[in-house]
Amino acid sequence: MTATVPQSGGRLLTPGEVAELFRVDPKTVTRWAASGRIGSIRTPGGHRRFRESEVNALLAKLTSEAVE
Amino acid sequence: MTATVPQSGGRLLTPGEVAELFRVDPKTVTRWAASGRIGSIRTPGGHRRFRESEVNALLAKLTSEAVE
DNA sequence: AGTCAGTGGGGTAATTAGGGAG
DNA sequence: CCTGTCCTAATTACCCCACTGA
Repeated sequence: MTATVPQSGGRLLTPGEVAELFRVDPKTVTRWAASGRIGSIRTPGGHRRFRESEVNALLAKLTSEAVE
Repeated sequence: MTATVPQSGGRLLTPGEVAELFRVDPKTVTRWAASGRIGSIRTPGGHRRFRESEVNALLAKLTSEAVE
């Protein structure tokens, strides 16, 4: 239930994690972030982190299941 | 809890891989997805990814029909 | 202190999407 | 009705090296 957890509840995923979810290359996930297709958070060092909830929602939205 | 977990563990296949599995042209696989004959997941860029389990099931179904 | 996997950035090749015609 | 091939444009994958994160 959307406990309105600002960020403490939103787990952060690495580019590699997101890449495996979409079956793409980690670099591709980076391009999505650079293109603004997916929100990203940068670490002080410059590495990107993605919200599991956002990735999950995006994955669900782009998923079309065939009715069997 | 936590909404729906799309599919954790379901590997995704590229159009080319599915095409080789069925021994058809990748374009044909695309048509199957467009016709709703097979479920598909789209990347933010528009490329399709197919579930290995679904492809496998469809492949098995066709195989059983071939016995007749 | 150091190692090691992963990531970022740039550039190039391969794959894919879409429509059209056979 | 379904499939394989043509085209162009867009997206994705793999190469390099330097840096971050644990």
